[in-house]
This record gives sequence, structure tokens and C-alpha cells, in this order.
Amino acid sequence: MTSESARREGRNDIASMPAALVRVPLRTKVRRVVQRAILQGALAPGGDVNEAALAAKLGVSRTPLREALLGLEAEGYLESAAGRGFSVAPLTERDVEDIYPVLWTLEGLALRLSAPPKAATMNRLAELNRELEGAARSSKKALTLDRKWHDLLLSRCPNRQLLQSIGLLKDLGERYELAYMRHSGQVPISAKQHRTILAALRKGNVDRAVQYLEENWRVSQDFLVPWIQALQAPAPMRARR
Amino acid sequence: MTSESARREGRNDIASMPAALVRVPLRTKVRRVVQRAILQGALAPGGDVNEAALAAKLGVSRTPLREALLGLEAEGYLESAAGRGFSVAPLTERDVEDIYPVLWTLEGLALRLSAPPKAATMNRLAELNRELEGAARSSKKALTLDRKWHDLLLSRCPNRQLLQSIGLLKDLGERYELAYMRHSGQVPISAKQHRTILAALRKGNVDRAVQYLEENWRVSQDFLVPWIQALQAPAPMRARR
DNA sequence: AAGTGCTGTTTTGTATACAATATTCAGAAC
DNA sequence: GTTCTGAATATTGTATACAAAACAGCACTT
Repeated sequence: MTSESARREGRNDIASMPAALVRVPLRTKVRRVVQRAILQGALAPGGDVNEAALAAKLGVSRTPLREALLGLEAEGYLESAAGRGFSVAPLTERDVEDIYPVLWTLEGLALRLSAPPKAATMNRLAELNRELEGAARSSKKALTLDRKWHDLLLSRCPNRQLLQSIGLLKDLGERYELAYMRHSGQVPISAKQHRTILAALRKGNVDRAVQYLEENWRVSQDFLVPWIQALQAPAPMRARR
Repeated sequence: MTSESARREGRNDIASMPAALVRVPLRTKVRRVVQRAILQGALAPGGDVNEAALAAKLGVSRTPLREALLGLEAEGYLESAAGRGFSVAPLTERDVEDIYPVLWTLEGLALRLSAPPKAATMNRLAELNRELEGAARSSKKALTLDRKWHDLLLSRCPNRQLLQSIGLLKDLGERYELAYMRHSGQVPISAKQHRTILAALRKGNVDRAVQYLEENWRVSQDFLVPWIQALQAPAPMRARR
């Protein structure tokens, strides 16, 4: 519409130009880097963050670093105590038990709100799932594929707020999944649930699909909880600091 | 436990002392102030935020102010475009339609996860609701009471992550409700739904209670959507900037 | 009159400086 | 040897400084 009227009047259509020449603030880049460092465990859970040292390592000043850290704190990757700076949020059983129920509930809502997926999407979902089954159970690629699958599943959900919340929670969960992967060499993926979800959707049975979606996430939780319990039990000797 | 062993050894029990002498960072105080300014409309929706001016007005430097602004951006009160700073998030129909469904879904989950409320809590809820019915329909106090009621309803939910998300969403919603109040002199409260929720809970019918909870929030949404539509429709002449 | 290019001013984004609080560690007291 | 104390050090929280954009105005062209 814009473009048509513009063309009609002999002007160029600015609105539909290729790219908006993005200027990414330093704080944003820094944040991505630090977030990856946390996800990959390079910054150990529970460990303190030394601002000056980290800023130096990244080659930036403390200002954009702090802004990045504050953002990561808001998302739950970091904690901060007044006067003693930031520390990496520890991996806790409680967090796992808190995060996943919210996650599956929100994904369920998102699925309910979504327009029925197009046939092409359904096929792509099935294809992705086959890839997933083929991928090594131990590979990080499996996690990426799983994430892609879920994102595609919800791609027609019109509720932005919802999708954003879901994304944040998934990232938080991924932190645990990655840690689990590094520890056990495995990764909690369930291509089986994906198939049942798709089958239910093909029949137009959204309730069923939502139910399987919940089961899908529960698989992850059931992998993680015993692992993290074991992880935290063996060190009861040292008093807390 | 700590206190007993401490007393036995003749030391004072530091751990159970009255207060932890809280040192609140400036960024936190500033954030509260700015958040209130946004909620009360003192910072107009869509308007730009001039950092230097605001910092001067608050009597602080730009650093803690910026940290506060970034936090408020993460929560959805502000937006920021690279290179041109912060602006107050506009009030949009879309936001209302996005926020409330997530809100009632999460509150429903929280209610399901909660242990059955004690008798004393039930009585207090009923009492609060009577107060609410008594409060002027137009008063801000009604909003406060409503908030209190919901918080108490979910007070036994063990999922922190969930409660935090709910709190954030409620604050966002409150921004619309306050704006609506300032505009129309009324406030979307439904003490009726509260009664039905309590009745369902008394019968142990959580499903029913969750259903009424959804209706409760839908009342707010149904108040806000037409209002905001009317609010935005009258100005279609001016091209967007 | 609408558009263009220049110039001075604002405003943001980042870096640095400084003050106050935490932490550390050597030595004293027990 | 352990626990306390206090000076030395490190680290955070906030303020200020600076550089690079963005913005606003204005003469100039057409």
C-alpha cells in the first residue's frame, strides 16, 4: 500500500527498504557475550563477577558491562547483593521445578492462541523432528533443533508478550540443559512427544496437543531434577558462606 | 538452632538480629520513583525521556538513572532505540490483549499449585472483598485492595518464578487500569467474581475457581479494550512519526 | 513553498575518576 | 591454635568527562 502510492507519485518507497542500518549498542553485544559465557558454564554458577576484570577481558569499560549485567540479572542469570556486586545465579533444583511448569503452561497457552498451522508448517515440523531423531543424542545440535521445532510450532501465535516470556524461560531452561549435557554427555530430547503433538494437531485436537506438549517439557524436567539433586547432595560438608 | 548453640557458647546470636541494615542502591530508589511517575502518567506514554533533565530533577547523576531506566525497559515500561535513548512505552490495545490472557493463565496455574488455603485465609479474603465492595468504585484504594486480594489468594503458591512473573504482569496491567481511572473516574473491579472464586474454593473445586479467576481478569480487559480503542481512534489524521 | 546541505547545539553512549563500602590478611590477644 | 582487630587493598556504586551521533535551525537553491 505504502509502496504503491509511493510509486504512483514517483517517489521511492523508503519504508520497504532492505535494512535499517542497525547500530547495536555495546551493552547489547557485551550482554550476548556474557550470556553465552554463562550458558556455556565459562562463568561458573555461584561465582562472583569481577567487573573490572571482566571489562578488561572484553576490552570495554565498566559502564556498558554493568548495563549488560543488570539486564542479565533481570532475566535471572545473575544475582546481585547491594554493595557486593554480581554473582552468577546458582543452578538449583528449585529453579528447575519452578521454571518448567511455567514454561509448559505458557507454551500450551501459546499453542491454543495460535491459528491452526499450515500444511507446509506441519511438514516442516515433521521434517525437523526426523532430523532431531537422527541427530546424536549427545550433541548440542539436538538442543538447537529442539528449540527450532518449538519456535516453529508457536510461530503463528499472535501474542508477543507471551512469546517473549516463553523465550526468556527457554533460555533459562537451556542453561540447565547445557550443564546437564556437559556433565552427562546426554541431552533431554523427546522426539516421540513431538510426533504425538503433531498427530493431535493433524486431528485438530488442540487439547490433546497441549497435553503432549506438557509431557514433552516434563521429560526435560524429569531428566534434570535427579541430576541436580545428585549434583548438590555430595557436598554437604562445607558450611554455607 | 543457631541461636541455641550460640547462647550455649556465650556468644550473641547475630543471625537472628532484627534487621539486616539494608543498603538500597540509588538505582533502585530511582527506579521506584520513575516507575511510579510512569504509572501515574507523570511521564506521558510515548514521550521521550531526557536523561540529563530527569537526572537533574531527581538530584542524581545519569549513571544510576540510566541503570534504573534499563531495568524499567526490561519490564516493559520503557522502550529504547539505539542512539536516541528511552521513551515511555505507549498504551496500546495490543498490549492489553497480550497481557491479560497471560496474566489469568499464570494466576490460574499459581492457584492450582497452591496448597488449599487455610480457613483463616479464606475469612480474610472474604473480609477484604467486603471492604472492596464498600470502597468507592472510583477510588484508587479499590485497586490496592484488589491487588491485595489476589496476592493473598496466591500467597501459598510455592513457585517463586511464577509469582514474580505474575507480579510484573500485574504492574503492567495496573498502568492501564490507572490510566483508565484517571480518564473515566472508574476502575474495573469485580468483587462478584471474587465471591464466586471463594465459593468454588470452599467446595474444593479448583477447576471452577480457576475458571472464575479467568473471568475476573477478563472483566478488566473488557473494560480497557473499548476505552483504549476509543482513545486511539480519534487521531488518525496525523501521519506516524 | 518544498527540498537540500551546512552548522551549531543537544543528547546519547561510553570511558574515566572518585568516594564509600567490602574484603583480605598480618599480627595481637587469648 | 583460634579468634579478634585493624590497617591495606580491592571492588563496588556513583559522578563526571568526553566523543560520536542525532537533531534543529537557517540560508540557499530550484
